[in-house]
Amino acid sequence: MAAAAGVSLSTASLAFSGNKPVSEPTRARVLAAASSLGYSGPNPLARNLRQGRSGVVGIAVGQLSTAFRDPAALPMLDAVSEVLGSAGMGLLLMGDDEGHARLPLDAVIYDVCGREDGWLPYDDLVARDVPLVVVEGPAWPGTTFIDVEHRAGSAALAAHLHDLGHRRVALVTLEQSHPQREREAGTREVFPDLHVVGECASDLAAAQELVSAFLDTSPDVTAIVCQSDVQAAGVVLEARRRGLSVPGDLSVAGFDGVPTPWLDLTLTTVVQPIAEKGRTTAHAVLARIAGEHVDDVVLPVELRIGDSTGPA
Amino acid sequence: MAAAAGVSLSTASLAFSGNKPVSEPTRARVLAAASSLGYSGPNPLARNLRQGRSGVVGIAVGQLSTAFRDPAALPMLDAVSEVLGSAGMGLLLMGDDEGHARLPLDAVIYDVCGREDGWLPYDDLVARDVPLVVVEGPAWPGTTFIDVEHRAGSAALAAHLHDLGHRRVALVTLEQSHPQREREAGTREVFPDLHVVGECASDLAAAQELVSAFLDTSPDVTAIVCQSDVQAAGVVLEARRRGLSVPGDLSVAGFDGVPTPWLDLTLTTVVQPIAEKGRTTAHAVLARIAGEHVDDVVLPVELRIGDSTGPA
DNA sequence: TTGTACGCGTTATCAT
DNA sequence: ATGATAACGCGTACAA
Repeated sequence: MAAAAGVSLSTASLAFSGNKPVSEPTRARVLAAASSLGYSGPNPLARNLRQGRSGVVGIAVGQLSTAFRDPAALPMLDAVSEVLGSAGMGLLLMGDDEGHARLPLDAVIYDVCGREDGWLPYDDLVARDVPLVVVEGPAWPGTTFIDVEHRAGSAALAAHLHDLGHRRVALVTLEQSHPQREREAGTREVFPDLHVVGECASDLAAAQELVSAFLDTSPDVTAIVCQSDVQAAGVVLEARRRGLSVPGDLSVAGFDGVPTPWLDLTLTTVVQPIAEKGRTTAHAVLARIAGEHVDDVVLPVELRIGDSTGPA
Repeated sequence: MAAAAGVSLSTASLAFSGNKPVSEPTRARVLAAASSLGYSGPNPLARNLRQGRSGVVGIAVGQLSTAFRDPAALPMLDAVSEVLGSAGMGLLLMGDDEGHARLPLDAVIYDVCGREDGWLPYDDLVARDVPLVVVEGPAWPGTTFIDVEHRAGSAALAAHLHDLGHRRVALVTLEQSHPQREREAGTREVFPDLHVVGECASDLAAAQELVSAFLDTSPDVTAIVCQSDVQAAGVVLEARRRGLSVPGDLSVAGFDGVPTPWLDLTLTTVVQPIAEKGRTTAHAVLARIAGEHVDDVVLPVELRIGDSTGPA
């Protein structure tokens, strides 16, 4: 290493890291020797071994292509990445395939966000004492939870519809998952005998297709609640395509509070603090890595009444 | 370590890795001792140092939120992730912030894909001899290139419009970048005095807004070429909103060949092999990590004539 | 087939 | 302010 070249040995370490004061002349000699020998700073691998940390945090998001298709997922990832990045940590994408068990991860974020449960190699991570932060996921012991008021938000939205006089209400659900179940439970607090249209991805075309079949057969509802804004946008478009006016003939509501550029109206929805969810998650990760205890968090939501719902 | 606990010492290493034959009884003892001591396999950090590899590949994509908003970016990421994942490597997201210089990356993918050039800490990576694979980027020495026939594809599309009789053609461009420049150059091969409408992101609303201002003032064109399908979709929607029929009054073309669920017509576009681009990139990365030489690649595109273009 | 010993390149501790 | 030394945990060449 550069030590032999310059003069001293582990003073070089200090010259680079700056953890202890080093006199200016020696520092200069070290850097000069380093560059002449083509040495580009401490080897990250060795540093990692020594410090017991890799500087990499995994984020499990299921199938990548579908996970990021949802506009609610991106700002979350963005916020996580920003906070982690400014702490010098990298973010590693974990698909639902394997092999990641052998990667040195300082922590793992398990972001279900509307996707299936249970595909994560949870036991491996626990065995290796990797801190686990679960976002909107099922309850596992030893992990930190970041959740959102899915149930209360959905209930508030349902109450709004009830206030408008709606009684025959249908629900378009997401795939089975923790947030899906919570949101449905919230809606059922107000409308116990809800008609469930069916389940589909948070995808415009999928929602249109699903609701199209529904409207063909039993249009006997005055409102359709969706578990995501993208689904709601699809429902609005499909309703209009059939000549139904929204909210005149049909009220439509969503969940998330993301932009819906396909619509010229403001969706009635439950706005969740997506960026804050990401920041909170990242800070929880950093705290867990630092060995601190972190309390679970439930983030508040806000009912936004737009133009897509009206009197029954 | 588990060695002391069981009976043997570093035979344990072989028991886990299986690089050399180990007798069944000893292997059993090793595994038993390991689990009773709560030992969960070799420490990835130590293994990495020993092997000189981290198993992590970085992918630089600029601002995360905007990078993945483009539907052409996801399948690429997906393919890269799949190939790398099945080789046991992880994919680390590199935003445009810093700090990643201290992470142990075995290689870096520089995926500009329609974004600004020049923000990558290129020198650092070269200094550390990190293999660099540049996708659709500017030419740097010592890196491997994966490119697409932007220019030829754009020229072919322009020729198609010319054949249809179009002479007054406008262009909606992406942000300054390598593919943007190449695509424009291809279009200009056929229409040297192209009217450039302006530059905008690959975003539905942005394209609508941009072209709306254009149609207000100078609707003296018979065709609008866009540098992405999403832009083209926005242009079609905006044209129709103004009562123009597509392709009756205005022909519109895109680039990419991605799904456009907002439209009920098939866009005339240049289809690029996105998934193959990802797989090719990943294989190039693996080869470079293995120390092999990798030739640059230019992937072919295909002109798809849809319903959005017609006679002038 | 199994055990021994060394080195990967750092950083932290301790002494100078 | 600087230098020596140990240890992080593994892989592997070599010896038994």
